[in-house]
Amino acid sequence: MTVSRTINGHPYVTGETAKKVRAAIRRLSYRPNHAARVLTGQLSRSIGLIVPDIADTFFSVVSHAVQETARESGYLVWLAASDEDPTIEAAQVEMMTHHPVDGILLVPADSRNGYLKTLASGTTPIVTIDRPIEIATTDSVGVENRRGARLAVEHLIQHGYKKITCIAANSHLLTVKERIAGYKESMRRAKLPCPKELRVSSPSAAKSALSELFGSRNRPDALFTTNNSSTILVIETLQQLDIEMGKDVALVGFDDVAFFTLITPPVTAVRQPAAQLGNIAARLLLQRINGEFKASSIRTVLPVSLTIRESCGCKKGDAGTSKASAQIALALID
Amino acid sequence: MTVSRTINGHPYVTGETAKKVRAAIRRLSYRPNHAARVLTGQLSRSIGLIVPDIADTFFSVVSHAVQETARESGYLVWLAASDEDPTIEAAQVEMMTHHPVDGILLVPADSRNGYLKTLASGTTPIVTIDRPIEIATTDSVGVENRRGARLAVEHLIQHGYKKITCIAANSHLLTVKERIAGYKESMRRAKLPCPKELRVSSPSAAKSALSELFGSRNRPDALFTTNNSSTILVIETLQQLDIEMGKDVALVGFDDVAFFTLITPPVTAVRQPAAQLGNIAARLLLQRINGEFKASSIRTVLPVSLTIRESCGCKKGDAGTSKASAQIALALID
DNA sequence: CTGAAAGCGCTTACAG
DNA sequence: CTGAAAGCGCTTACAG
Repeated sequence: MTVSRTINGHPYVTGETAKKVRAAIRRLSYRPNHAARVLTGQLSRSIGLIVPDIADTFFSVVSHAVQETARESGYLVWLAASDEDPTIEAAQVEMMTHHPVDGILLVPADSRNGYLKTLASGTTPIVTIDRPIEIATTDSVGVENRRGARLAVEHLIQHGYKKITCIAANSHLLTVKERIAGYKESMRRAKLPCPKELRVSSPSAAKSALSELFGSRNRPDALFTTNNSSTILVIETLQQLDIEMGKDVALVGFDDVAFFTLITPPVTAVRQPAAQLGNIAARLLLQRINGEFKASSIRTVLPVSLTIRESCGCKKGDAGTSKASAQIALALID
Repeated sequence: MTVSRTINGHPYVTGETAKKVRAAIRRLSYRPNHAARVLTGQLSRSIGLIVPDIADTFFSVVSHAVQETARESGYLVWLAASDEDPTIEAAQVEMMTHHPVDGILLVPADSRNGYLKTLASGTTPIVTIDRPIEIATTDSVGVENRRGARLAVEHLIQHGYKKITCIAANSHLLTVKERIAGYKESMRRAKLPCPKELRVSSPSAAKSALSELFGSRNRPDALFTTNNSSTILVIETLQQLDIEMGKDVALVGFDDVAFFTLITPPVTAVRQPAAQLGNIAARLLLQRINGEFKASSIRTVLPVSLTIRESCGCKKGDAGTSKASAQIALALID
């Protein structure tokens, strides 16, 4: 039919004919069958998004942003959660790939898992969010992990704290490792003793680890937690152990969460631009899909900033936000 | 090909042939083209989920649960956010419908919007979550709004509070209206004065409304907030106005949020089974898709419970959770 | 039990 | 500028 041409804005259609066609379309409330279109090799106008946990404060914000910019381009998004399990993740990728999707946005559960190699060398465009793939090269969007950690730790050092312990959950993640590295770097520069990071996984593990730590003679005067879940876990545990945050021990966390303002004392944290991360990653993927880039891999690193509240020892009104320089490192890698 | 038959487990295939086919499938790592399947009238094995805001603590938990039970059945889910805008919602529904999806899970932005009538009478199965459609009948899964509100308000009354104000955001929503009705019912039964609910929309509106309320001679001694966003907004505002929650004024909220334990004092709230809501709704939709129900509309109402912490005036250890009776009202409506 | 044919609803060259 | 033909990759009857 000429219908196809009209719908797809083909140049060779008389205004007259086009008008008739459009009228008929309206009258019959005709909608093109998407599946048929895809079958002829058209784009599916859909992308996949796989995150570890949709209910996580950070990833839910990222997901919302991704959905928003996809919608603006007329794209629909498949959302899946891996529960930090590479097997589930791979299965979801497989399903999406064959549904099919035009591209996938991925927060890998394990950035060294073998299946990622196959994925990255496949034909479906991939953009990683937050955690880059370590064993292959793809487009990626992340944040300044190391610099954020240094921002946090150096702020604690300026307060005069000398026994700063680093606490980590999911310490196998590259992002967390980089934050730990940033912590170490700052401690060494300040010539401060740099104990190994404390790993907490479950609430019960956290409770025994922290109660031991605070019972020892190396009791810390400040804590740096490396992601939102470890920050929340530590705050919870400190309450249970009757250790008063901001008074008995200072705390700065990596990843700022909306409700940190509601806690007593309000929590100082490194702010990541979560929504922006989602927006930029989605836009990048869409551009890839449309073949707008020739360059092989684009690695985008977004700046972070320290949001100073009171858990670090500052008092209300002491300072505002120490906005980190808004430099965006955008490097092309071959 | 015989391939199709083998894959779809058709009875008439020799074990011999089937084995060969499967070997070939493995060797070529063949995957059936989903679009082609759909084109021949098969199910798409996908459902849509539209919520107002993916980043909301309540909806993100619901979304995670939906995704999980869909995955267990080999289904993929489209996730979209309406931003509480019926126009966006209708557009997303339209896209999903034609993609196509086998069914849609919906939290309507406006449960009286005209387009819902068309939707409900269409061929795509619909299950609403949390907010039933008011102008048409579909399957729905929700919670005991009125009873939850009474649980909250009666607890405050037992504490001896007499001037209890109800605070609402999004008061056009049926769920919120029912909670307000529950509040009124409890107040009337206790022969307490029952002021009109206070509506808060933005932080600034909340600030002026609350500062006026607490400056008046009808200053309340307790507050009942009708959803998580109004609870959070009120807590924030009270802090700004230097009104101490739990001391200057008691507070019980509808919808419990994980971080309420971290606030000082910890917040007492009506707990909704968010994850269960998502699981049950997804399962119901999948059953509908598979034609497992003949009955016209299934309305599921899940029980809520009061999680008692300290913002209501209780002290640590005063009481545990007053589990509401676990009765599930499951009614068939014609 | 297995193959050949027709068709799902579109799009992409190819003729007029 | 517009129509007829062929094909995308599957599945569903229909013959063998």
